[in-house]
Amino acid sequence: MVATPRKLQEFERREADILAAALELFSGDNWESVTVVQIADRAGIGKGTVYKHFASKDEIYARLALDFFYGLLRCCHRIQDSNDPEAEMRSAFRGALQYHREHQEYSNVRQYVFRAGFWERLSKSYIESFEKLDAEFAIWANQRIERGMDAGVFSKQPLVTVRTGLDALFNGAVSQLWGNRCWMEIEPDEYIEQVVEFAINSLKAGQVE
Amino acid sequence: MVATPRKLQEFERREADILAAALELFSGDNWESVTVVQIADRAGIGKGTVYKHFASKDEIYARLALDFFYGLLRCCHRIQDSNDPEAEMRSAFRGALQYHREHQEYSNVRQYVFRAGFWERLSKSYIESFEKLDAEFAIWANQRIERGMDAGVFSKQPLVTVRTGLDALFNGAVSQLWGNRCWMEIEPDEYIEQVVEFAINSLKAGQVE
DNA sequence: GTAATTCGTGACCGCTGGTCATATAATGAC
DNA sequence: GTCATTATATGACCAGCGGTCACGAATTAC
Repeated sequence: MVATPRKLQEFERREADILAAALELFSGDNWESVTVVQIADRAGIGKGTVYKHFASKDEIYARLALDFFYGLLRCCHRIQDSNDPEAEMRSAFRGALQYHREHQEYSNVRQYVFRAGFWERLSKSYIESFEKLDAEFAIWANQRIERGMDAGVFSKQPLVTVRTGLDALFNGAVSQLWGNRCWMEIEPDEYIEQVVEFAINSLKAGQVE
Repeated sequence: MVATPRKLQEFERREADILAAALELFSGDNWESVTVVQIADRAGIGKGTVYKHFASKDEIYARLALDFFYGLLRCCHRIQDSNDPEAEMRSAFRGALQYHREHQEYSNVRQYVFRAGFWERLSKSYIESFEKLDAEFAIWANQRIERGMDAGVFSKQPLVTVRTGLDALFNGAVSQLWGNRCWMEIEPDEYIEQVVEFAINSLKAGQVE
């Protein structure tokens, strides 16, 4: 028998309920000890039902992370093209960091999926989704950097140096923004500006002003 | 009754055995599912004995991480003072990254202790140890940067900008070097050079050569 | 030699993520 | 409207986890 719209609709609604419940619990204080039963209870369904939608607890995390990163990509694509590559880069870097700041509820999800061992356990289809995401982001980033170099605004450097550095800087900054070891006595907005400044400095290094 | 040297010696030897066993297991493939029983077995002792030395499994991780970071600090202090702040900074940044590369067996330990929630569970004395470590490292780093600025080799910038950026860059680079999502098609040694280059570029930005 | 004391031990506990036989309810042929 | 069919929800159940603790072996003190 083919699933009817009625049933399908309810099924999908449940999935959304599970994801919403999981995100709420994962963003709480004791997210490390969130159990499948808690997620099921909050979604108003039985524990077994969760496993009709996700093969494991990890897959719930993976799904939430995917949603988050696709949101980030959309956020990046929203940056307008202009004739000022530096301002564009500033805006993109700042925007991406702000996106993370505004969606702190995904902080623990991101940390969880970046743990070593997570990808080994993940099913192939999810891994492919993440790889596709990486590729799309790489295209977008490379274009921006190359345009800036061609315009003479950024110093000519091997693309790999710049991408490597920007990537490390960005990830480190996100960890700091979200990390629980916030030894830095600085406001998030101010922190983001500092990091953007640092990034642009490195992109322009060697240029005589 | 006071513990005799004989007993104390054996006790300490056991502690070393536990740490060595734990590090071996944590650096393996399925480190996420390492159990206390496995650690005890490999150390050749009973499970209960582990808890005579460490209040929890987390404390074993914390102890290993402390050892690792103190090694890093010693590694930094070994850098010779010279009249060339840029070469000094290059050497320090490169050395610290190489130290991580050479001690990949601590990769999972570092990832584990940087998880949100880890510090909340950790006992006060361990937290103090980590804070002391942070402070010592900050002193060392600030001195190097300020010396470079005073000598006119690095451009004058607020110390917070530089520290912020360098810190984020460094942590991001370590994650990349150790991360399991190694999408970057680049050799570690080459990667380190690129990151060092990126860091120095940002430190010198604005300087006319 | 023997009593006192320390320390290692593994059976045990509460709880977890994940499974599966069963109960339930929506569906469509008549 | 009725009822056989079938997709779906469920929670008792399982193996295994981190952590505890009463007990016994081994060492010390005298």
